Amino acid sequence: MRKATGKMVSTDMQNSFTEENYLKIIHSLSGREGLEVSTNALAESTATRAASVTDMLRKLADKGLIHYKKYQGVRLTDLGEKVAIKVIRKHRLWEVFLVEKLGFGWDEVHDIAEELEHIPSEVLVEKLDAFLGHPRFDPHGDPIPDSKGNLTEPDYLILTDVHISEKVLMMGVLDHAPAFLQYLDRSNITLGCIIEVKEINDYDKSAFVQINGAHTLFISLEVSKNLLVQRL
Amino acid sequence: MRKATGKMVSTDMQNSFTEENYLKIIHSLSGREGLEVSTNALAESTATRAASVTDMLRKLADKGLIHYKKYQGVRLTDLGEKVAIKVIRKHRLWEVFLVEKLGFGWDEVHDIAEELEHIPSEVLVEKLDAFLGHPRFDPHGDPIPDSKGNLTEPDYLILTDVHISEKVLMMGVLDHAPAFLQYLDRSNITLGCIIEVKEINDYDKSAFVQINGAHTLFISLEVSKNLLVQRL
DNA sequence: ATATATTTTTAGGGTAATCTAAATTTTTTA
DNA sequence: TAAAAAATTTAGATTACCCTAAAAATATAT
Ligand SMILES: [Mn+2]
Ligand SMILES: [Mn+2]
Ligand SMILES: [Mn+2]
Ligand SMILES: [Mn+2]
Repeated sequence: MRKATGKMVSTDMQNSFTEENYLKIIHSLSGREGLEVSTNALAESTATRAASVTDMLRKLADKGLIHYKKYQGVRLTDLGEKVAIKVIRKHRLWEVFLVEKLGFGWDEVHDIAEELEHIPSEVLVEKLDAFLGHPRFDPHGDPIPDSKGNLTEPDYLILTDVHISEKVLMMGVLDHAPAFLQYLDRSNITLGCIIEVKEINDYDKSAFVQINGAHTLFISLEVSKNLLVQRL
Repeated sequence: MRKATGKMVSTDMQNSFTEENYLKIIHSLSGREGLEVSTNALAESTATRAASVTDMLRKLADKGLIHYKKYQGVRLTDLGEKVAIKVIRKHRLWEVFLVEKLGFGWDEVHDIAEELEHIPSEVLVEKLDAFLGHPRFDPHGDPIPDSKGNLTEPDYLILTDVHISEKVLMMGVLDHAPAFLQYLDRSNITLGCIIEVKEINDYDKSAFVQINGAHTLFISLEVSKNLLVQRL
């Protein structure tokens, strides 16, 4: 438990790695609608205990980064949102760098980007962005916020929403776990490939799909639920 | 003041940013001959107080990274040397990346590399090295250790050792301060340029030099002392 | 509408890295 | 070589982040 400290609200003070990770996680858990995020959800995502989360929430609130009323969950303030989006921008740009320039697989880059995202320097981010050719999406299909902090989530479908004989474009993944991404690699399911749903098993919702009009395979509901797609 | 803890010696445990910075500084201050480094010298270089240095030295000694006997100064162990060289390798490779790929000036990259050098991941370093074409020297002319940890310092001359009418190749700088590097930029003194010493003022050792057989300028002893060169 | 279960916060600590002030050791000077 | 100066270490705190256990608040179920 920590004491309260003075309030301060400033655009460009230093936030620690830990604070930045919290902000990013709050952003992600509160979703498009900016719902309240619970202490327990944060404890789970940060792999810490609820008591530690409470301490950190107090600190983030003192810094003006989150709205926090005891027992009521938290939301990002405008300032907190801005900081979170900056970190997300850095994370995704570094992932593009790692995959496009260094030749990493999309299953290998998350942990490294998790560190690189905290390197401070506005000019570094902007030069990296230019070097990469201002990419709009990261290797997992996630949108990259622009330099002004605009982040527009495209509204993709989930493969489970696609009907039989429809053809869709593979646009992204919901699960970023290496094991899942490696499974997709082995199945030749890559960003931009065309997926045609041939059959859906009524019993377990597993599906028979064709990739790029070529090879076919069965995928489980669990897989379908994690594929973001778009109608052609 | 901190308590002593158990000893452990292992090749690939995690060292903190702070520990890595200490090792790098000890390496640099102890020079080619591996001389003992004093507590005060470290306090100066790390911008901390001597008491803080003593605490850290104890920790580094416990981890088997330095040889430390109270009041006697410190030297790196073989393990500490290995870790220090890995950090130096990362620092210099990232500097090459920042200058060659992102278009930073050689005066702008030090602080950013100071952060990037602590990103863990052997494979990242090796892929970065390959992407950069296995550079041998960083933007300041400092040699980059190879992937096995071999670091060979070329034995350059300092411009003060060069006699009148000798022509030398500019190979590196001793001072890395942005102000000095910017001065060199303005004077068109770049890595690889040819410097011919035309005159040396006996009184203050300032010199009249010609760059690339073209323009001439006066440089102070302070500048000469910080230029590493090589006879043609 | 209670009683029970769940969630969240508070209390009290721990470690890493820092600090100031005071003690101790080594070096320098007279 | 003893006194003074300088360097170094120890003592005792502080801050950031994290922990367990206990208390308090909220949500759920009878
Ligand atoms: Mn992170
Ligand atoms: Mn991603
Ligand atoms: Mn550093
Ligand atoms: Mn350098």
